[in-house]
Amino acid sequence: MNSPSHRLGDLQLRILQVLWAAPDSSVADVHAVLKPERELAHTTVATMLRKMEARSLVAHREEGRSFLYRALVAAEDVNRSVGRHLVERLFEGSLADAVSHLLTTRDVSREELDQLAKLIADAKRRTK
Amino acid sequence: MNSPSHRLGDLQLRILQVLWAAPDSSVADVHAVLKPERELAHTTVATMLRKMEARSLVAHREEGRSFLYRALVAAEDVNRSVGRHLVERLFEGSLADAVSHLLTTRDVSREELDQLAKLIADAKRRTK
DNA sequence: GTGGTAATACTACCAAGGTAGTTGTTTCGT
DNA sequence: ACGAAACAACTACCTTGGTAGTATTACCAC
Repeated sequence: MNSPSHRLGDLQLRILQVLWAAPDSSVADVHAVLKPERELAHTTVATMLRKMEARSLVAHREEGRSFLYRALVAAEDVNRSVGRHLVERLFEGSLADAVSHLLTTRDVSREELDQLAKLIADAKRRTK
Repeated sequence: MNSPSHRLGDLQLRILQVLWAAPDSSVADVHAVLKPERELAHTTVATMLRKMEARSLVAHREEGRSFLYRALVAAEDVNRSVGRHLVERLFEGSLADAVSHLLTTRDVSREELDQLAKLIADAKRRTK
C-alpha cells in the first residue's frame, strides 16, 4: 500500500496518537492532552497541525469557530513503518536480534513474558 | 553511563556501524563501505565525520596524510537508547505490544521463532 | 620540480522538525 | 455596544541531518 516514508518527529507522532485516541479534536484539545508532558504554546500545536496537514498526515473540518482535526494515516501503517525502519537500521533486519536486545535492556514483567510466549506460540502455529 | 540522548540520523548510524565493525577507518574506507548502498560524495562522508566529531560521537587520529576515525560511543549504548526510544514513543513502554507488532507485520522465519521462544524461556528462567 | 592525485578544511545550502510571536477576526459575556 | 477571550493565519527563527562544491595542502611519480 502507500506507507509513503512516514518520517515523523516525536511531536508529530504524539499528535497523531492523540488524534487516533480522540478524532475530531480541536487544537485546544490536543494541546490540553499534551500539556502535562511537554510545555508547549498552543500556537505551536496549531502550527504543527497545519504543517502536518500540508503533508496530508491530518485533515480538518470546520466546526463553528474551531478546526477539528483527524488523522489521515492509520496507526497500523505508521507503527509498522516506524517499527520496520528501526529493525532494519539497527539490526539489519533481524527481528530476533532486535527482540533479544529489547529483552536484555529492559525490565520485563512476568506478565509480559507470558504474553510474549503466547505470541510466539501463536505465530508458530500460524506458519506451521 | 552517559547516553546523552543519542539522536542519530540514518547516515550517522550507518557510519557508526561501519566504525564499530572496522575501527581506524579512513574517510575513504567508510565511503567505500557505504558506496554500494548509497551514492555519496566522499566529501559528504568527510563532512559528516567532522560533524560527528564535533558532537563527540567519533574521534580521529592522524596516520600520515589520512585521518583514521573510531567511534566514541558503544554500540550497546546506542542500540539500547534507540530501542528504548522506539518502544517508549510507539508503544508507551509496552514491550509486548512492540514485539507483537513486529511479529504481525513481518515475515518471521521458523528459525527466528524458535530463537525467540528460547529467548523468552531464558528470560523467564532468569526472573524466576 | 612540475603536474597530478588524494586528503582535509571551509563554506554553503536545503529540508524538516520544532517553537512561538504577532496579527486579524470572530464571538461571547456583561 | 464594547472589551476580553478564543482561534486561525502568517511569519520568523533556530537546530540538525544531509549533501556537496571549492580551496588548500601534502605527497608521489617521473
